[in-house]
Formats: sequence, C-alpha cells, structure tokens
Amino acid sequence: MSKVVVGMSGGVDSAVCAYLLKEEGYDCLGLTLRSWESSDGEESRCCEIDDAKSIADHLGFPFHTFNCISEFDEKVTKPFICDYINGMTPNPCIECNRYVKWERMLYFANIRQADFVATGHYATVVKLDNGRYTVKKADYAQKDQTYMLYKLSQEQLSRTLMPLGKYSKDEVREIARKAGIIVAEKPDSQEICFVPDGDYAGYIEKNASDFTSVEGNFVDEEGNILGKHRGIIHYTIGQRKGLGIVFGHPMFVKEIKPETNEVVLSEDEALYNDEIFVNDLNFLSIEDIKMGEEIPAKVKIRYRHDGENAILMRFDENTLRIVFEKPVRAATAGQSAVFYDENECVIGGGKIIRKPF
RNA sequence: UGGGCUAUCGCCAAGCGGUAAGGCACAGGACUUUGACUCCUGCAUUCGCUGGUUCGAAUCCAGCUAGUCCAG
Repeated sequence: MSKVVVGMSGGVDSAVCAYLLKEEGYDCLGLTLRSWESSDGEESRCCEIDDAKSIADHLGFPFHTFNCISEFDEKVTKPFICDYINGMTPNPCIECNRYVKWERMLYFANIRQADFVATGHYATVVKLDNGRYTVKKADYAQKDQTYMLYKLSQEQLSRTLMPLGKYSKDEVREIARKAGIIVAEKPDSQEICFVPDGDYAGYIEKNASDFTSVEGNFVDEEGNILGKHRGIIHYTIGQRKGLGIVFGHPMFVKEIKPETNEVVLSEDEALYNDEIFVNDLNFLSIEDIKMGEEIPAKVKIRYRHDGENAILMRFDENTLRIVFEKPVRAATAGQSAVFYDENECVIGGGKIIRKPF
C-alpha cells in the first residue's frame, strides 16, 4: 500500500483530496504547514489547523503540522515585498508551491517514508511519453490551477498526486457532504494568505525593513506630470481603481518606473502588447527551448486569463521572447506567463520582465 | 468697480417652465489560492444666495455674491 502525505489546508478541496485517496486505498498522513503567523494572534490559522485535524480524525488517519515559517518568510514574503518595491507584481502562490509547500511536504514525506505527496489542486499530473512530468488543466476549466503549478520541479511532480483534476467544485462539495466532512460548505479561500485583510500595500509598509513608500508623480506617456501617486507599491499594470485622479474617462496604469518613482497612466487602448519577454524559466513538458526553435503555445499571462495563442522563442540564455497572435492586455512585470500545449498540458513558464534591454 | 458671459454632486457636464441625464472619481458587493481587469449596486428632495412672476422654475425677472472675458 502506497503511503501519501496529504497537504491539508483545512478547506474542502484538500479534505476531499484526502478522502478520495483514502477510498482508493492509500495510506494517508495529513499534514498542515504552518507557514505564517498573523499579526493579530494567528487566530485564523489555528482555526484552519483545527479544521484540518478534525477532517483527518474524521477520515481516520494521522495528522501532523510542520512549521515552516522561516522558509516561507525567506522564499515567499521577502521576495513578495522586494518585487513590489521594484515596481513588479509578484505571484506569491507560485513561489510558495515550489519552495515551501512541495519542498516541505516532500521533506516530511521522506522522513515518514511516504511515496507521494498529494494536494487538493484542480489539476492533473501527467507523465508524458518523453518521460517528463507536467500538469494538465483541470477538466472544470473555471477552477483550473495549473497556472500556479508551473514552477514545480520534475522530482516534485513525479511524486505528486492531485486527484481533483477531473472534478468540478460542485462535485467536490457534494463528495464532501456525502463523506460527512465538516467543511463541505466552507467558502473558497481568497486573497493572499498572509494578507488576510487584502491590504497588501499596508502589509508591505509594515513588514519591509528600511523601506518607506514615497509619493511620486503620475505622468502621461510623454512624461507630463498629471498628479501625485501614493507610492509605487500601490499600483499594478492595468489598474484603474484607486488612482483618485479624474480625466473624464477611465485611466489605467501603463507602466511603473521604480527608478524615477513615476507611474505612467494611459487610456485602455495603450495597454496592449503583442510581445513580452520572460525569464526565471521552468519547463515541464519539454526540457528546454533552444535558440532558433519556435514553439507554438497558448500563453496565460495571469491566473485569470483565457490564454492567447503565441510563439515561444529563445531570446538569450535566460530569456524567452513570446509573440502573440493577438495583443494581450496589461502584461505585467513580475506576473508569470504559463505556456500550454494543444493537449492543455503545461509546457513551462516564466516571469514577465519589463524589457530585456 | 463701464460692458459682456457664467454659476447644476468631489471633477466634467446635460437640462431652455412641468417636477435633476450621463461620464469620471468614490463606496459597497460579485468574481478570484496573486495583484489587476470586468460585472452589479449605491452616490444632488436639489440646481451660488435672496426675493419675485407662475398651478408649477435649475429653467423667466430683480438684486446680491463669486468667477471669467473685454474695455480701462
């Protein structure tokens, strides 16, 4: 009987994940990572852990917690703050998955001599004919979470089970109800986990050592000053709300310039681009893209994006150039671009950079 | 201190005697394992002030106040 460490968040998805594996005959071991502490006495986290423990008890397998606050801080929180200060908009969940969740779950799995780790992500792990592992989009597209998983390593994927890829959220809740799982009706999580109130800018200001948000100028595309902004960490590309500046028509953030502390505003039409550059690459279904190769793919430039047809090309040793069939709106530095093949499997991904020059 | 013009929500702006459009901004919500975008809802019992005409005025009249242009 295979032994599996199930990552449990205290929510329905991971609970059903555990339930399904248990039903399949796996020897389950529940694990909740304690990755951050909230400033107000971590009450919410305790509730999550209590829920996770109750679920494990209910399903009848051992439950453990694992403290990885320092790793989380090092790999997720600090880079998150750093990115914002540098005018980028990070995807903390992606970093967390590879460097904290999977890293720590597998570490724990090794200690407990478990074969696999499992999570309640809506995605399916696939082993390809070329021997490589990748993730395939969930059947229920609206919930697909492959975007957040492209950074995982081959080693990590080879030992990962994701049983929820073929279920819809409704089905998962239904399974949970039938299985008597207490959190069946628990609302989906949202926001950045370590910023429960959603005020990420406030979080940065509180937690960034030797950094103070400085006011600067809103400028137009020609550099003319339009008004004052509250500090670049408050903005992201494509943003409309919260500018507090009036033109009679909607205005959006086109560019963030950390070097001059300026935020460039433009109309919506100016936000489209048919070419982006990405680095910090990770490949799943293929080993690499070599200079001169042109790989067709559907590319998502943010979590909630349908994806756009594009051609992937090597630009230099660390960078890929991506040319879209149709321009994409508000490609944002720091966000990940994830590439999918015609079978909806992840080819790989990387982080969008401002400019390669 | 002569003449003209204008004063409507935070900003812009319809309205032209019949009982306050719209846009932007803002707020709340939906959506969402990132930030955005998007969508929905809300947002002037009141039209610079004071009187007058009228069944009825933001809309007409008078005075005042403020801004603006021209002339000085």
